[in-house]
Amino acid sequence: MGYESKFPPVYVTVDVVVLTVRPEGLAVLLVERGAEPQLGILALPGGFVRQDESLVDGARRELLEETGIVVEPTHLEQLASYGAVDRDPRARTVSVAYLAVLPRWAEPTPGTDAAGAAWHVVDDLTDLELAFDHSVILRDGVERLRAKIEYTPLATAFCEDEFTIRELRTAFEAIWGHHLDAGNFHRKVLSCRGLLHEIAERDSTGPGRPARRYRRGSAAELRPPLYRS
Amino acid sequence: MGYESKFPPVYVTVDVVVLTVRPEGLAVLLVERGAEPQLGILALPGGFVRQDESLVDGARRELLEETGIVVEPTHLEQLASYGAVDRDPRARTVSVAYLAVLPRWAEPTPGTDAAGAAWHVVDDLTDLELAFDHSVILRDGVERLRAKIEYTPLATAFCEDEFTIRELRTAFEAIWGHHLDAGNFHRKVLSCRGLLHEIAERDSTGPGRPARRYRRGSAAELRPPLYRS
DNA sequence: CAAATAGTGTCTTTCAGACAATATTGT
DNA sequence: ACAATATTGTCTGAAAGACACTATTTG
Repeated sequence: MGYESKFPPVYVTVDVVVLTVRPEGLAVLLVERGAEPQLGILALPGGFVRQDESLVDGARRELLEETGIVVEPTHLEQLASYGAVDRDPRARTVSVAYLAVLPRWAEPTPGTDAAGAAWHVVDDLTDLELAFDHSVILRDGVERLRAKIEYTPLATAFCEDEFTIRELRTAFEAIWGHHLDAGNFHRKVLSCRGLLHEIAERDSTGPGRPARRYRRGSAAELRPPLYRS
Repeated sequence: MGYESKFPPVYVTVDVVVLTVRPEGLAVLLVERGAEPQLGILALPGGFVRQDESLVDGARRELLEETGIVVEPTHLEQLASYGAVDRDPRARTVSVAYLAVLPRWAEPTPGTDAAGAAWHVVDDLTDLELAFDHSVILRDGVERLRAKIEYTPLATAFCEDEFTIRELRTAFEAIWGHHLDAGNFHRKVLSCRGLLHEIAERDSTGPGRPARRYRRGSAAELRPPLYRS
């Protein structure tokens, strides 16, 4: 139908906010830009979406190409789209951002279009450190995460397949940035039926009474919610 | 930088889910498509975004052009983006969907690219009735609305500038599709400080004790939430 | 045994929800 | 007075949060 004649094209990119929990706190996966503009500046992994792939497929592909990380079968959800007219000086682009959660310390391997893929503690980043409007996207992603673990099992995606309630609580504490009462947390997550499946083994590392281990259950929501307060 | 040579362009459209509350229930603003494909089929108002306008500006413009409706200063927020490879048979398009809320029965005036702009009760629509993937977008928009009025003042956007608590409750009931206890609702919304500002006038239409009238307050969230249950 | 961590009990306060009671208007 | 609607009161059960307590392991 010749859209080009009426409307100069708007390019579509995907960017991914990949988060994990490290001892130092909540961390995000960033790459150093390997091309102008903003060569060498930290940025979210991402790139142009292809004509024959869906948005989420493009997000997975760019993440794999730039960081060597495979996000399936863990959490990957759409975050929002960013389309300010001047957000990219090269051309008019609209970026569809995704939010991903990784359970373990996956070691990134820098790819072709980017160098220096590495984890960065979110609280240590300043707004000016990221390329384009990626600081805004990161902030939106972290806020989405903080809100969503209140009423969904999303926080379990930060844990391995088998985990203790302490490990799950550590994820909550890293994400919200404050301490939670161990006893109340324990009761709370166990009171939500279908959230956790107890397994036979126990965790006998370190001193103290060994903790029970659990797997993710089938519950789709955390009800009643667990408020940040 | 010649992106075209590497990546055939992906077109960006905006579509708007405009909702209001009518006596028959929650209603959405739909247009009849004025061009092939799917000529005459019901669709969400929307169209291609221009190079010199932001996404939200595009949403406002398309809404005005196709229905004559101005959505400001009421609620307009981004919903999600839809980019399945085959969602539009003409070309690869990504649609950024917006959710808008109107307080009054605004009469649409069909525009150039569309005919028969009109309100349709959401529950009366079947999945097959809408063009492209617009049924999915509509369902996502309604679900977002149903979830969000639980913990934000969004439902007040369905009321005029001045309204009674009954009018606000009627909006909740239409959106959730079930009855709410008048007394408990009354106490609940008044207990949230900053949600409602009482004004001097009263509502003396019809029989019964006249209700107090209120304006929207400055509260950004409804806390504690008002659950659908 | 002490130290450390896991898990449970208890109490207070808040609040949702059901439903009754009172208040204020028009007819 | 009566009907209709607004607003407030009361009671019960659930649950959040603070914090004390018990349980089970290692060293």
